[in-house]
Amino acid sequence: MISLVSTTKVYLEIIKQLREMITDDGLKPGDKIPSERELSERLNFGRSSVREALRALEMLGLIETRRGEGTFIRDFRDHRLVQLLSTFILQDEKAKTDVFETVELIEIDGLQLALRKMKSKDHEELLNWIRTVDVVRHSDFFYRIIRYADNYLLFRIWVILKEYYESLVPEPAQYSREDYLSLAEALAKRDEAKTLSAYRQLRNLSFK
Amino acid sequence: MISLVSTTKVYLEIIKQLREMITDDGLKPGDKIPSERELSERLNFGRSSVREALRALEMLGLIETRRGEGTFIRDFRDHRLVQLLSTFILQDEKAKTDVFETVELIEIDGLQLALRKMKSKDHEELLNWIRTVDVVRHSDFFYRIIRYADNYLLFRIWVILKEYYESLVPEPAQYSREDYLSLAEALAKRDEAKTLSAYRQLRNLSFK
DNA sequence: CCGCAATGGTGGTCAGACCACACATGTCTC
DNA sequence: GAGACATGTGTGGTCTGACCACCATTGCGG
Repeated sequence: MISLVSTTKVYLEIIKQLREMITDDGLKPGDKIPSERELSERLNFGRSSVREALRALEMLGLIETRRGEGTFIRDFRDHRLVQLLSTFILQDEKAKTDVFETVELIEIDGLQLALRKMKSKDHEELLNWIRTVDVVRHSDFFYRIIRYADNYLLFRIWVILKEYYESLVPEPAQYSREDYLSLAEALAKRDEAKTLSAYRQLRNLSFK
Repeated sequence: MISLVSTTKVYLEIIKQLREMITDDGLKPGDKIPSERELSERLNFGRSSVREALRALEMLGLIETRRGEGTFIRDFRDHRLVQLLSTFILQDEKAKTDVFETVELIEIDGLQLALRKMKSKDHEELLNWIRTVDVVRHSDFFYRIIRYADNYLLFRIWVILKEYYESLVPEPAQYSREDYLSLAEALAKRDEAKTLSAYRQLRNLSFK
């Protein structure tokens, strides 16, 4: 007897077809996708299976459902993903040190990229921001840095790790305006050694 | 009239209670959680709602369901992280260059950590492996490096990026045994500059 | 023209049914 | 007695149909 049952779970199959449907129809963030009942009919799966697929996508922040209106594609560039995870991960002590360590590595990576990619206009902008802003928040600073680094993937990774990080420490990191200023100046000079040492001073890193 | 309907969606409420249940009972990765039917009864929600909650958690990689057996807590350190995000992002040409760039950064990060953390025993083992193995596959080599770096989170990120990387290039990266050997030797000498230059030569990187 | 009730479409939830699978148990055969 | 087989039970997997809650639109009456 021929197996009519695909080995993959139905809800994953639905997600797959839904994705094809989205690309085929050229749907973009904000657009509405077909209703649950219509998907159920078009794809030949039960509505409950369709809903399971939608819940999975919703949890990932890829879609948004509004009762009485419909289901919409979200701008997945700002999905959360980790908020949930962080509450789970807290227990493992080793995981924490991994998070700290990795955040610092990624930030250094961002600095390295920024070092190569920042234009003088960017440097002016950054310095100006540091000088005029009320208080230099660490996450705001690196938000800018990694933007300048012009690598969206690295940016995403950093944001995710940052969320972990902030869920692990009681209060957000806070260093002095002077530290950020010297960091930004080292960047403007395109001086790698100075940049790294400025970062280390900021973080009070002991290693090399 | 008193609103009996919680404003939050039921499946989120179920996730919340499930989480409490897990911490209260001290369940750990690998442990089995109550069956769908039991959860449905204990929490007073329909089974389909329970299933929607489980699908959401499964999509995040927090649980694993096995037909006929039950639902189990996963080692959340294996969670997807960037996985889904990138499958959507891949279409973008800019995203590809981001992947390449980021993989290289992460590999350098791994090297830096390994530089600080590897024991002499590790160095022996690595050198021996390079000398005796049939062919030095790039992913195998860095698999080891990032293991030595002893940062599970970084390791997970690397594995994910590597998968994308390999899905973007026709054939896996392949460099000469000598290149890996000089890289390993530089590591053994704990010489940072030599290590980085060896990596750059391997990758034929133009930048500093 | 405005305001409002009716209507239809949408997601949200539930109950029940049946299937597919894994495992433990019991039973039969040799 | 030991091994092979059958069976039962519990589990996740899926579908159906029903009903509720909410939203937007329509169209009617003022």
